[in-house]
Amino acid sequence: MTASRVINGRHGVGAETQRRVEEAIAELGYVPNRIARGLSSQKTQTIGLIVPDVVNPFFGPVVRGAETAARRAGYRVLLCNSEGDLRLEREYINDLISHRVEGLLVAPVSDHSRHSIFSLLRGEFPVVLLDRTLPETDCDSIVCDSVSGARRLVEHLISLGHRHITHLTDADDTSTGRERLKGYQEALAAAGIPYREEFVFRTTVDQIGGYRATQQALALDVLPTAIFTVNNMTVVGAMQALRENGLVVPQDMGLVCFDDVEHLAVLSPFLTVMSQPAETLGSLAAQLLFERIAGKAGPRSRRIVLKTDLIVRLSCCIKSGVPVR
Amino acid sequence: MTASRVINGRHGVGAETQRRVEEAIAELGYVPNRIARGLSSQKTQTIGLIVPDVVNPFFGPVVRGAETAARRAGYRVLLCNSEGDLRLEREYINDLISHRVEGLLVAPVSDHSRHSIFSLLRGEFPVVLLDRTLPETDCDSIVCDSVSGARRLVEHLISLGHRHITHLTDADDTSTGRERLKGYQEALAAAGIPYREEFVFRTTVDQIGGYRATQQALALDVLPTAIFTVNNMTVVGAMQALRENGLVVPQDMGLVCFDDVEHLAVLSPFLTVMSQPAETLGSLAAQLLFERIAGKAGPRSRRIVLKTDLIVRLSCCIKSGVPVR
DNA sequence: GCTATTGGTGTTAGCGCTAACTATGCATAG
DNA sequence: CTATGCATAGTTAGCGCTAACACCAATAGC
Repeated sequence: MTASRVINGRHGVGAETQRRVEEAIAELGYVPNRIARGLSSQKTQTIGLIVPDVVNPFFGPVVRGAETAARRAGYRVLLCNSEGDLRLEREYINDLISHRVEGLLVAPVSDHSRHSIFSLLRGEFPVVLLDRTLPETDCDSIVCDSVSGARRLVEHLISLGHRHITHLTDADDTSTGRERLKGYQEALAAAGIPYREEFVFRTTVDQIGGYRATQQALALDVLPTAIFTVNNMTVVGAMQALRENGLVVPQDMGLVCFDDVEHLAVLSPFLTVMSQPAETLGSLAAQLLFERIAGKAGPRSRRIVLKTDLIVRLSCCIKSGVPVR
Repeated sequence: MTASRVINGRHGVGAETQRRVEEAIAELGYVPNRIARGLSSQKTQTIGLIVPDVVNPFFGPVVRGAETAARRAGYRVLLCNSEGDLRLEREYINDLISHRVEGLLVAPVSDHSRHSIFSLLRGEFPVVLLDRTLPETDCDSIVCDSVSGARRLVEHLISLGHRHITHLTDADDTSTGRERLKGYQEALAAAGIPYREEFVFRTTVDQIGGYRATQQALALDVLPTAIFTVNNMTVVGAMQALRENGLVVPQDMGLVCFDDVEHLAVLSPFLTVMSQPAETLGSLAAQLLFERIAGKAGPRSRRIVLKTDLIVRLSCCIKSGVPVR
């Protein structure tokens, strides 16, 4: 017990005793066992972080932000890649609960994730949602302003003369997808351009999805003059498809998307994007979570919406102010 | 105890009893406590993974590969970003030991990391080194063939007519840096080009380091015709510096580096690189570690060297076969 | 001189689980 | 009819720690 007091820096230990304990620690190479401490104190100093994919240039910085904030708060992070798979996500959640993480940071796969999250919230388990919110789910969350971001991106395209703008987005089961579609529609409406359902392509928001949706878009009779993809993975597939069809950006097709990519931004700054403060998002999410874990959060759920940043580069200029086709 | 048997799927439980236990589990919403199991069985089903930075396009895939392999083996991953900081790395190692991870995957900061690793190995603690090896350290490791990779990259430059090739690398305290320098020297020697110390710039292998070193290189009287940077972060800084000096790649300066970047590769395929199988590296590292944890590894340390892949794109062509300057 | 008070130290119990053992009932063998 | 084996169920102890309390000497207060 006295040793425990020394290790945890509690007072109530004589100077001489403390010295002797420290000596013994050094001599034996003793390392405290956090597992045992966790069992005893019911505090594991560990949180879980579930993202679709660390390699995604949006989630990478989110993870870094969260991990750094966690370290500063004395916490460790169990990282899980859900791969956008609901089953895997649920498995991870159960597993992390079993590991007795003190809280969970989740970038949910889709609206359906709420079935996995719901049972946690009933038990008042600390959870913060990242990037996407969940319908009918009363839970702390932190997201970027997708409606405004999408609107400004499309407004930008319209201001350059684009009127036929294709939007690649997901299956209407994520808050980000819905909000970005809404922003797209708002921008069109404000410019008096009729919204056309057949210009919106539903796909998985990854590279292959972007590729397929773009192929479909290019197979239509009327071609768009620009494509707005819902995120940074879809845009990669879109670019592939465009290139295969011999279309050059921006001469033949404008291209914009959500999320900036650091390497691309410096090495080849041509893609116009709506940049999201990913690292801030991760670090603020962690802070919200720690407040909740510490019980300093109050019963009401908090919702933070971060601003996005339009970065105009070269991927959507239209020469002579008129669409190419 | 009977409940424990049911939960762990051990035999020796009657069908009726099993049913009753399962019923109770469902009714109570019981979730087994892995912390307690870990304390009792001395197995936490957790490994630690320390990388300099998840956001780095090389380490991102490494993390994903390791995490996926870990999940398949029933393990969870505690992720730590050492930020290339020895102090932080050591802190993380101690902390992970304290968390009783069963093994450690480490991409060491530098040769000095061995002081932190050494004490683990004395205790036969399962460790696998990633990406970089450590001198005088007998430990499982998995790296890419840096010597050959660098040699082929420089050979490629030479074959295009480059003879003044600047190399941006680190402070000679990492195995990757030393080996890539060696490859650089080998390629020069094979082509009969004298090695010149003043064409090698030592720097921190990040963006700012690449920037500064390139500025220095461009301040010399004799300009190189090509730059070979040691990794994908340095190349970003190099590109920034080149652009600020009004130099265009590849017209004014060839540019090659280690590591491919997925987004760049598709969206703007111009950078010639030596691609490393990062995800494979992560997943193999995890497999080595699990073999060691399971005691199937034998006393001798294993060393795996993965092949790299030259991807020739457009960043170093020389028109008319003669250096521009 | 006797009881409070204080600071240092030790004891007990329990966190939730599992290894190892014991106990029980029942079938089969000798 | 006992001995033996076997499947099932339960008991005990302990993993390494900490909360809570008990203990003891030294000092303070009246």
